[in-house]
Amino acid sequence: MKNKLNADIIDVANHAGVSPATVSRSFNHPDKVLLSTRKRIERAIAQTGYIRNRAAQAIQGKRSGTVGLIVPTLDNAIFSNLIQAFSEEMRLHGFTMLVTTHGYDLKDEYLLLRSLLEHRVEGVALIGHDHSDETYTLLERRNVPVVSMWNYKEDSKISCVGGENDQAGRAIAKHIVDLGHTEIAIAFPSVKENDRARDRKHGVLAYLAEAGLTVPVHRQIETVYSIANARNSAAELFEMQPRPTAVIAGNDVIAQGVIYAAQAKGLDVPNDVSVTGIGDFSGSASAFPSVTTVRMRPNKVGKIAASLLLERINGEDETDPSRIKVAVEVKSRESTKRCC
Amino acid sequence: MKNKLNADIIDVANHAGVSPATVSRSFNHPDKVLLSTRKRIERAIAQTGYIRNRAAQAIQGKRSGTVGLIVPTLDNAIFSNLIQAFSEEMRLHGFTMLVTTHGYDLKDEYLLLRSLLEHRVEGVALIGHDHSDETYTLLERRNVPVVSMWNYKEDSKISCVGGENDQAGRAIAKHIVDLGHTEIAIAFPSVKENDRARDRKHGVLAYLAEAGLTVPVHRQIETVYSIANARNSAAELFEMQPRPTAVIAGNDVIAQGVIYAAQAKGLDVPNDVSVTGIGDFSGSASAFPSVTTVRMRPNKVGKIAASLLLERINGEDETDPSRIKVAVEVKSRESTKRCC
DNA sequence: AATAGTAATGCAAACGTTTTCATTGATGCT
DNA sequence: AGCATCAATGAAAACGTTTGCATTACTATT
Repeated sequence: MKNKLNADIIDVANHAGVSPATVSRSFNHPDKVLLSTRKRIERAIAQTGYIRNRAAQAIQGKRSGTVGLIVPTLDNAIFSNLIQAFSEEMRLHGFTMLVTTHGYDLKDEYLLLRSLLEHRVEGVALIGHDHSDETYTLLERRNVPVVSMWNYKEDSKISCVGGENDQAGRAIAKHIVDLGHTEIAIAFPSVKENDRARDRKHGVLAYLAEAGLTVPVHRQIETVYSIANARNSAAELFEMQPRPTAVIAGNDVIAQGVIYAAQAKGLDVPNDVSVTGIGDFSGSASAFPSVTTVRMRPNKVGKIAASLLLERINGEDETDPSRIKVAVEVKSRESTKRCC
Repeated sequence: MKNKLNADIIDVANHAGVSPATVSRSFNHPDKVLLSTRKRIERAIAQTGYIRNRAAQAIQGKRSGTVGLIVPTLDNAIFSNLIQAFSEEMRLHGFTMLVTTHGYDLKDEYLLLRSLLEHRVEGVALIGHDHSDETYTLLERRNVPVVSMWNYKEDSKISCVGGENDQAGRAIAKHIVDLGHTEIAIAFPSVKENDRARDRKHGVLAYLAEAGLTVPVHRQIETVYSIANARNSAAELFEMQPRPTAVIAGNDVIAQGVIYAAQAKGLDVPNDVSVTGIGDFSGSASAFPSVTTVRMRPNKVGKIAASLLLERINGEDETDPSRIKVAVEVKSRESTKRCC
């Protein structure tokens, strides 16, 4: 009896006294194999230390057992909740996740997509709707199941799950206006190649404009997605005269940075200045002061996105994109207060 | 000319007027193919929209182009920095990363490892040294390149990269003792199946004991890795009499929760109570107050771990584990102050 | 000019599965 | 008893690459 390093399906078959076909079936269609045979096969697997080869399986055309996930970054709280939820749901259904990050570079995103397709992922999840033409073309050409997370868009080319970021922006702006603030500043990331931030920012400014408030350019600061950067960039806001009484941040991470910047200047949040985020990431509710934000339900989005993708993967070539809107809602917390 | 949905290497070969072997070589050993031929092949690839099939490649025995990463969770800042760094380095070398989480359940970890091996990952990265016997056995049996991140261990069975968590614990304890604190509490996660937390806690308590200080059990609280949980659990600490003047937390996330808990009780950090973390995650330096912690250099660890793993993957069956110690260092910041 | 060496390419046999089709034996129906 | 049906299994042909070996056409050496 040969003792190869790594047993293959034939070794298992020999051990169990059946054909390789039967072993294969016992994995993929267990109902088609006699219980007693299955037991023998399982014993043979244990004895030989066999681990099935998904690559060999994938080559048959279908079923690689993997899905791809492309996100801008893993490096902060922004996507953690989302990814964790997505990943758990996928795993429940036997899929393993290939994860890649492009650092907000859409050229890179395209390359990553290609690389995922080389691995024959059965589906792909992306963030938002800003993708290069090549990306969209490739997705369509290969007809690969795909879902976009984190931003709902009525006329999206691909299926999507998320809140309406424009609405989120309007909602938080309304909250601030309703509290009587008029000296308002905003702190957003670059909106280039980032539809979520763009929609939010647009929503905020549009609502404010409708309320008769304009935000002068020097009160619109741009920052990067990190507490450190946000804190640095926000510092200047609190030296302006008149000092803004409210700062609307593009997301909770930036909001946290803004809060720290204010505190470092000896200002009290919310008594001297109100600060809001968007997203409601884990942590925002427990911070002190807890931060007023817009709940975007990352866990729900991740889980639904996974289900949707699974449907596409298993489903009968539905051709139209599904779009699922997750309601957004302002969570009023300690970081905001009626003005003046 | 047949127009299959997805071109294969044969279609490309036909288009380019060469054999499939040559196309394959142009991918894997470009130096063995005439430049002009390569150009023709590239054109054919573009025309056919060919995307090579890694599964078919992987089946040849070597080179799946993937590595596996198994972490407890993606859901908070703990591992984000580490993973991002690891992932970037891997990508630079053409690898795609399969990511899985086990939620601190080592039985689950074993299953995940099996699943990664089914996908024939070329290497595996794990966190720490607490793994089930089955996990260790399987790794050895398959002889798969593996690296453990985040905790240095002199006699580890597998290669590892990380700081000495025991030292980290001692160092931060020394910092607190040197500041004159004697009423000390600690807030750690469960140390079950978690050698990093266990080593840190041990280091802290050992140093304190050597300094003649014992921490009564009611001042040792256990919490979960999240700001919300830490904040909740820590609240009780600030109702004790005498109130602790310093709280040593098991990591920066917990430290942040403790700080919020203190602030919510109207206490000032660091004037009423000093709080320390361990890890120096991104954000800890920019918080307000910035948090005193032990720098564990997650970025460095992730990057080195990736390099080490790549070496193993490409290397000549070195048999002994490599162990790389990353120096730990107390970063004294605003959250700690001389006592009383 | 004959020969050895070399670079570029093709041929065909793997790689480890899955799946279609065929075979066998058992069961139920008339 | 004869026949149709069905469940369980096996045989063999795929799946899309890679690679060792063979072939060809050059180049350099004598």
